[in-house]
Amino acid sequence: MPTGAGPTAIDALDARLVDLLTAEPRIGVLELSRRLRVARGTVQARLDKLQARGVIKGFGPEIEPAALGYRVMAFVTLEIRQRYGHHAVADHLRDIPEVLEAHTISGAGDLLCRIVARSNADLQRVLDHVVGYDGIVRASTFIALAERIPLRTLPLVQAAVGVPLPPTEPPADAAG
Amino acid sequence: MPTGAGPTAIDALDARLVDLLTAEPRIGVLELSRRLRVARGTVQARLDKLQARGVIKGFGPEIEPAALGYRVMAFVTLEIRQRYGHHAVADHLRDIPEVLEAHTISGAGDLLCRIVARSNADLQRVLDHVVGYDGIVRASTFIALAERIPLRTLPLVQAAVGVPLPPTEPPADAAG
DNA sequence: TTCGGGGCTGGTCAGATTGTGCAGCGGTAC
DNA sequence: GTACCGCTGCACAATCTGACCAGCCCCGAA
Repeated sequence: MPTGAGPTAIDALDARLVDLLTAEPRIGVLELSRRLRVARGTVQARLDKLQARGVIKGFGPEIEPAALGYRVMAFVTLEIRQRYGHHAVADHLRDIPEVLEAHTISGAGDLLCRIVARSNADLQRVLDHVVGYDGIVRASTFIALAERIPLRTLPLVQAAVGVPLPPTEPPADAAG
Repeated sequence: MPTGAGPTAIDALDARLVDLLTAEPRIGVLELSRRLRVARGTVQARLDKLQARGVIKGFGPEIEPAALGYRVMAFVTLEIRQRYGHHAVADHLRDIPEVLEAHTISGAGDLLCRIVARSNADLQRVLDHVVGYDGIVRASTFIALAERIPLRTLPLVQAAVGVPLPPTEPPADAAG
């Protein structure tokens, strides 16, 4: 990188790389370099760095719960008994396969999680399972009726081009 | 598949395949077949079908917003003016790169979306942008303080092994 | 019981890709 | 001016891929 002033998150080439890779995930490094009009080594190096920096977490297969029969999705806010702590509750949630993710949040409710179920009836079963833990006081469920914007990050990637990284808590390396 | 009774979502081999692929995304079909102890053609066929059925949506690179400098994540519920309709609001949200996803939901609030920002101060900017649309009456923000369970689907995949697909709305094929 | 279909195996083939190493070039920092 | 870093273009051997094949086994149907 140029200087220690402040490494930018990503540059235009990185963005194009991610962009292309998102559009056609199965395309290889060689093809990538051809389309991007850069040397193959460059693509490989960029990719390695992107992964090393954690910008690209991985290339795991994206599973569609609906295709597995889990056609109902819902968001649930959980109010927990402070005594128990978020950690214990999270452990409980982790044991439920239908809980896809969970976050501690500010404001009303203490935990927000995303769950799926096979049907509305099945949702009840899942919810029973979720709240069937002493540390949880109350649960509010919001059923997802329609997916207006599917999970995406591409626009963000493009917006981040050239923008310097905030020096909040990068690994001890940008020091001297 | 056995009969027309009800195709199961996935079987054990499919699950192992997804499992292994998630653990090591860069591994090829050949290596996959070696580890799974099945013929290469089998792996290729399974993979093709999994993708054809939509179980595997793709292999796109997973981007970590935090690594791009977007260290703050929040969930926002939006109450919208019915006149405008969810569609129009969704269009508005789609134009904001920091909006990672959005769903129409039941219950209080009409839309739930996930947004990211560079900092708390930046979050304000993003929120201003989000609510800066006539169709939105009110927004309630929940900042994600900690990620207790990162987005996952593997447990779900394993739970779905052998379970028959509900005949809700599959393509006209299970008829006879 | 026999037939038909589907899935899996194990093998082959040519073609393409990958990982790796190299030297040269140009821009920037010191 | 010198050193460092990133990109280019090229080469090589090794590997993997997509495609195809015949054979075997199991299950459901007739």
